[in-house]
Amino acid sequence: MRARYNALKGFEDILPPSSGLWKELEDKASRVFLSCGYNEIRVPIAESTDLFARSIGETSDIVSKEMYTFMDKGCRSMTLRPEGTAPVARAYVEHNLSILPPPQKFYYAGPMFRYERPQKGRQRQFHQVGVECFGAGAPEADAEVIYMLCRFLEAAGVRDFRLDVNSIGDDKCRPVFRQRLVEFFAPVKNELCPDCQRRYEQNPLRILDCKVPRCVELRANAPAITDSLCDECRAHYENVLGFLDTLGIKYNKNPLLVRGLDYYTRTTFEARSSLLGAQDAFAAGGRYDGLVEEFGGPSTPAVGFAVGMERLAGMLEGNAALPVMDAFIAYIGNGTPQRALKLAAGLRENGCRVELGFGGSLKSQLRKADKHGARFAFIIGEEELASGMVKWKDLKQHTSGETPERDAGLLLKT
RNA sequence: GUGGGUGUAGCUCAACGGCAGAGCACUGGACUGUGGCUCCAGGUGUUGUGGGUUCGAAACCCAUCACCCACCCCA
Repeated sequence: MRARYNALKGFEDILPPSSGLWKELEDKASRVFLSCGYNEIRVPIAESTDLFARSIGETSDIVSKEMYTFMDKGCRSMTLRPEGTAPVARAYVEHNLSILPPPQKFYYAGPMFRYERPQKGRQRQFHQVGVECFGAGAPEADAEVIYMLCRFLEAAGVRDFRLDVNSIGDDKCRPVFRQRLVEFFAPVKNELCPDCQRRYEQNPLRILDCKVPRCVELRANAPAITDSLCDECRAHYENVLGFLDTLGIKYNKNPLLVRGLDYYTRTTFEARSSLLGAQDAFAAGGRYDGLVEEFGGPSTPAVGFAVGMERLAGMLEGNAALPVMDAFIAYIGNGTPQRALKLAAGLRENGCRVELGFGGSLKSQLRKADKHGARFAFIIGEEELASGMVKWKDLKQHTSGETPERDAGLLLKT
């Protein structure tokens, strides 16, 4: 049998038991975020193309080649969101949330879209949960956001990861650093890989995270951005690091960590794991103090992060399991389906997970009961129909007996 | 967009150019109304698709599609 249709390239179904793991992760995320004063925001999955082009950066790969952009019937150019920060910032400005007492803190979860070649840990439709905090410029806010990420990862059961932190400065000091980098690489420009020669022109900071061995050698003595920070940015960075120490959060200072989105300022951070493939960063974020203003709002500092759900779930796949049923009802004979349905309804309304046999021999139904991991199996046949009793089997303790049907629920409480 | 790899049963994978198979899973039975363990039986296949070479192709060649991995970039 050949399926007539397949999911689109890079778009995938999330089936049980994996979907159960996802649900659990999303629940844990919202619990942690709510505890820190973040409330859920739901924003559209499409925005005007311009919103992303302006915020992420016209020259970034995301904008220049990875966006799902199309014209609607009114000839408006719209784009399926490639990330969550820009839409949330847009909503913040559009609804004048800056008049509310700062900070305003939001979390979101949902699909993002980038037109890329799929590979391990990368789909065209992928999912993120993220947080955005507006109106807090203090380094405590950076620390709180990183703390939340760590709390969430801990709750999710992620152990094997590494947290990199860096500061990429602001409008004042980053251009200075950029110039220093250009000067540093100028003499060896021709030895850089072709990609880095392009980066040299477009975004020299990206040379810092090239993987080509020769480029790694060439940058060995390159200036570090953290040595070029202005006084304000340096103080901010040192405070953030100090607060992370206070919170007992372990991190690596990584001066090579540069992020691909134009709107980042000062703090950037990234969590990666060796459990993943080449795309090993499963969460990342940073400060973006200029974005709200860019969207026409008042100058508003902001900081946030996003977690890639596919990558996170990929690290935890072993934890995915179907939930175990509390009881299984096997029935056979005329008139027994009605009795089974009623018994199931009663138990379910008491909060039990109950599965029905749905026909077949008694043996096959009990086999199913076992496969569902049910502790109890109830058996209703024509004898029980006449007597008003149900037979029960404790499938774990290998005991069995008979009980009036209305007392079946009591067994499950033991 | 670039490079490499793989397409055979629901899943994991075998089969030198010579009858398409195994394990797991599934269903039934042994035990006619009682799970797990054991044994027996069942069988789903246009070998991704289209062409070519050949007496003969799952295998070789070409094309195409899909998926995987990696690069670029990113979560």
